[in-house]
Amino acid sequence: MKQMTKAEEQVMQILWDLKESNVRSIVDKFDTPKPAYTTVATVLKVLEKKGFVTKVPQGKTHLFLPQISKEEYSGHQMGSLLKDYFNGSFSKMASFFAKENNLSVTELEEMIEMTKKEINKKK
Amino acid sequence: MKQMTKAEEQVMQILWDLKESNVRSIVDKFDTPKPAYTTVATVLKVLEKKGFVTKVPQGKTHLFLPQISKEEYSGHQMGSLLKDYFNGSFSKMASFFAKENNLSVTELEEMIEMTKKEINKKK
DNA sequence: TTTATTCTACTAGATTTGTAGTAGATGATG
DNA sequence: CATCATCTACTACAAATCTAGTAGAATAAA
Repeated sequence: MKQMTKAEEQVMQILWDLKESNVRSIVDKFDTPKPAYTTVATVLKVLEKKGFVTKVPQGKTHLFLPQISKEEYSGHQMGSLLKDYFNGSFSKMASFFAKENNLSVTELEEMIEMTKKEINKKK
Repeated sequence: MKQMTKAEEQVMQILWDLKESNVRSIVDKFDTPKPAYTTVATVLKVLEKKGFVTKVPQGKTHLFLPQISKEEYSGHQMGSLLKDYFNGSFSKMASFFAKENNLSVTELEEMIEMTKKEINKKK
């Protein structure tokens, strides 16, 4: 799958947040210094060419819609990270994370409880 | 921290693997079609400018050394992924992973056992 | 020591990324 | 209607990325 660049990802994050949007509202969501309207429009055009968004006419303007969900994209991102840095092993990644954050087994267990709840919630 | 591009990351993965290397051996590690010797040399120069590798003279050639460990870099990568896509919550990421891979709670528990072992091993 | 090999430094060109300006269309306001 | 605001499409241009060629130095082989 094509990658998003940093600039594209920023715009995309805002669009995911808004669910759908025209150019103007995306610009408004940026912290100052806000990029130029045309800058955001250009980035959206690239995202469109890459297949990450579509637009539909809406009155005098266009409404942009994500063509890929944040979940799907993050899944891919996580997949590459896993593959390239943890031999595809999630437990390697988890233990790395635990070590990195100085988590004890107890803390890990607590986190795991939360995770189980999340899983059940989502089922 | 500066990001590596895809090409840079590929070279870096090989260098991490070899611990240290001259240009030639890195080229050799590539699957065919292997990139040109000069291509790899150019990428290494960029990595050097970005501070990810250093080189020391070695006979008629140079030996390149990683200046950042794979662990450190993957920690950063994981950090951005976590921040940008999982609200900084590792358990969100874990449950996402579990769901994505259709893991049951039992399977998750098995994985967790492995993780605990890893943690103890590393202490 | 001539010749072939191999390496580095430098250069280069095509493509992508990042950022934005301008022109012209369309719609809103007085 | 005349003017103002806003939007899209098109263009632009610098910087980064990706890939590799060439020249000349250093070394090895014959």
